[in-house]
Amino acid sequence: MPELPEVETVRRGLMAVFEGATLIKAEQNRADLRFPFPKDFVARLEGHKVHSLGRRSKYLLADIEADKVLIMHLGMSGSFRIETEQTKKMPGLFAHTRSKNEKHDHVAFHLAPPNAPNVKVIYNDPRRFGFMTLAKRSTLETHPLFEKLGIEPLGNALNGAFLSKRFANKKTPLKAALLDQRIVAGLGNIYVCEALWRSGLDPRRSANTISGRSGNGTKATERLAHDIRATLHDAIEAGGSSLRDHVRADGSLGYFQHTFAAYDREGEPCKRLGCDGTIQRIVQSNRSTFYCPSCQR
DNA sequence: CCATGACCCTGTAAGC
DNA sequence: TGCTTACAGGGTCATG
Repeated sequence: MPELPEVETVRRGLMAVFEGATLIKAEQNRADLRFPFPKDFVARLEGHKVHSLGRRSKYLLADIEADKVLIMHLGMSGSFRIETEQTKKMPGLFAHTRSKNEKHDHVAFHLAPPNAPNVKVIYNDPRRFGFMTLAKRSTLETHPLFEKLGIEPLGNALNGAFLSKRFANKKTPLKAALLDQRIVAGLGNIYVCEALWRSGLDPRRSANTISGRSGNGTKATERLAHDIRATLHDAIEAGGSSLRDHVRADGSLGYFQHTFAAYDREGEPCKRLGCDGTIQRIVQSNRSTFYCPSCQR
């Protein structure tokens, strides 16, 4: 589930408890998630201070003293929740959900923030497509996970010229090209659908065909670059506001409600002003694509 | 290089 | 109320 906006929302929610805190204890409840945990995972974390909590694409990166970085990926179903004395004692509104899910609590970090009571941060992941590992901070860019990763979609590197260049000669459909993490890193199935809808582009169209002008006269790649950024920004804002300080009443962090224009709206009317089309669902690269055949061309 | 499908794993919703 | 099937927002790998 979590794409870049969700991961960014989780990062903001965890920042306050991670940054400057000492990792006094870590618990690891199984040997592996998607991948095995590194050797001595817990021991290599305990007793160390966390400098900062960052993000690259859909990866959360905790900078830890002594040139270490804790890499965390949420996969499809990963989420965090924060337990304090308060949330622990909170009566049963979420008790049912919680007990049901507790068997998927795989990791817990006990953190001592500089000027606040200790907290416990719990990682829960039913499908276990997420993972955690440790790396050297100073050589992170050459780490196998990051070596081939494309640009951040929220930075200045994403613009029309970049897309024009990377999409030239690409006959692959726009949908697949935008899902390719080696070009732009952090987009997933939902936000690719949403960005293409905003730009009025048909997801089936070959990537190399959008170097021309779009309807309003701007270059189509420029419009797409702009719409990708706008889509992500809006989703991050929605995440922030819907979580109230990014933490729900029960301490959970992860998914948030968001209204989509195309994604998961098969058979429903297109939301574009003046368009009377109906959202269709097709399958591309073995995944659902939602789009409006009448205004996405 | 590209496209496709299988796979990793569990939970949920829909259909019978 | 089962039971079965399809599908889910992540990514990787083998194959044609």
